[in-house]
Amino acid sequence: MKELHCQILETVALVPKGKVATYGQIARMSGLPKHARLVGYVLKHLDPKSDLPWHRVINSQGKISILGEKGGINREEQQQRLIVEGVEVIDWRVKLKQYQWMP
DNA sequence: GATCAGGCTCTAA
DNA sequence: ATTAGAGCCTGAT
Repeated sequence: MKELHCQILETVALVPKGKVATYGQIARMSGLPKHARLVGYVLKHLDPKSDLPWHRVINSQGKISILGEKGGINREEQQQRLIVEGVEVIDWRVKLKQYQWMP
């Protein structure tokens, strides 16, 4: 596993249940300020059997950015999981003001 | 190496 | 609120 990936995954794993974080935020907290896109890449290719809360990671507008789905990951899944955890998801959007994780 | 594409972010219109 | 363009970096061909 590459270092960058690990750092990102570790940070993602820290997001508490019932809260969400943005890609940029994750990147910054991982010590990788300019790698918001890499975060997306890593999550996209993440092994499904890993129990990381990838669904708690969304873009800066509070939206779920997934368009198509390939290999066991899709927006419905993400939305569903968030709702189950008590996060309101309306029209693929979340109220960041209320649910964003602020450590 | 060079090139291309990507779950992004910021600013401006 | 939405869209468009530019910036930034890594992973895959």
